[in-house]
Amino acid sequence: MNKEREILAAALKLFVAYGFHGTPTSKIAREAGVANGTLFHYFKTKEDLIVALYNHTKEQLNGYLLTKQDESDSLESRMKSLYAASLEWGFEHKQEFYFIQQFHFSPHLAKVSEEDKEKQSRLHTGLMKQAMEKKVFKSLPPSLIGSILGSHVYATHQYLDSADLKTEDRAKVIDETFAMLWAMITK
Amino acid sequence: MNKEREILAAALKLFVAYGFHGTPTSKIAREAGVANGTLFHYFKTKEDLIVALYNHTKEQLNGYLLTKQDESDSLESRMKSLYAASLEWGFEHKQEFYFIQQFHFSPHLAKVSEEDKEKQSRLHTGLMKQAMEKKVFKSLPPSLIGSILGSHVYATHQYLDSADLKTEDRAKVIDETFAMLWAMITK
DNA sequence: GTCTATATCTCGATAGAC
DNA sequence: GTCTATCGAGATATAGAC
Repeated sequence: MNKEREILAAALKLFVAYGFHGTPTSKIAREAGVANGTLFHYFKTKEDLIVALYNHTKEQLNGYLLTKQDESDSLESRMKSLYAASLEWGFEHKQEFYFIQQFHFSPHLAKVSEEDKEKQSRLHTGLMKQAMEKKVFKSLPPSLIGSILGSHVYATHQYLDSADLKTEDRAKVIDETFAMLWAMITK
Repeated sequence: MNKEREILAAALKLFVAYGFHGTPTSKIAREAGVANGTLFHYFKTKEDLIVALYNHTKEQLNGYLLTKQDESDSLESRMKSLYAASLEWGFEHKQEFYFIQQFHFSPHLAKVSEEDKEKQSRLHTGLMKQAMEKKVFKSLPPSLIGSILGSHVYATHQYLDSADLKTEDRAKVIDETFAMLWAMITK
């Protein structure tokens, strides 16, 4: 693995365990097996590293979600596969998923460029727009529906993370919670 | 007026704006109008201050929620008033509400004592237990239902925070989202 | 309890050899 | 690109007068 990747991987591990404040760049470098100066060769500042790790992680997640999308499916099917794939990815990448949330409730969020934000939400907003056009949702503000969708994913992830289920039971929980969610927000 | 309160208020403001990492104790002291040493008289370490601020904030929230509870109400009414009161408080105390979430996704959470955690969740767990006994919820794991309830509050708060509604429209959103939530989780 | 002054230390970041 | 060595800043925390 190249050094940049090693640094990102080490940063993820340590940020999740000790927080941004609790992880000095020196420890990240050591964990990554690189020299202190090397870290600053790849990332000009610590904040740059934090934001880059966020963008990198979101890219990984979105890449996975894209592979699970089938344009020929119905809107409901595509929404469900987005929901299910998010939870599967989150279950297989617990640290990454936790990090995204940690980052989201931090002032570093403001440092993500509009361009990156747009890239990261394109998939979701695209489906949302179609759903609004087809008027499948209850007449509520789109941003409220978006919020509810997103937090339902987090809630289910939180449960899946704490309960230690077999693969098939996990799939069942994902199915059921999506059905509940869908019934709640559609007409 | 008292210095301890001033320090907590200043810490809240700065933590929300700049994060734990981005706020030195020196700035907190200055913002509070007290000397640097005074801060360490009340809080042995910076971490102590962070945890104390969390416990203090949760106490404020729970105190408010308690005043809105009426033991003679039906279970659904009490759940609804808990839901509505949480959102009203969150709307009137945006920084405090944001801080609770920020803290929740930080390693400092581990430093909250079991005793304090129990105190802070007593009201919610009490209602949950009654609901389970009366079998009003769908047959799902209680921790999953609890997660969904909690995150629905955050989702709605997020929307109320971003949209700038009049008081009556806000109440309407709270009513509607609770009705949706209740329909989703009950039999 | 509150202040001033300061000790101690660690961190983020740089310089420069290879 | 990667390393070693190190600097300067600024952080937490303490000491001691009042």
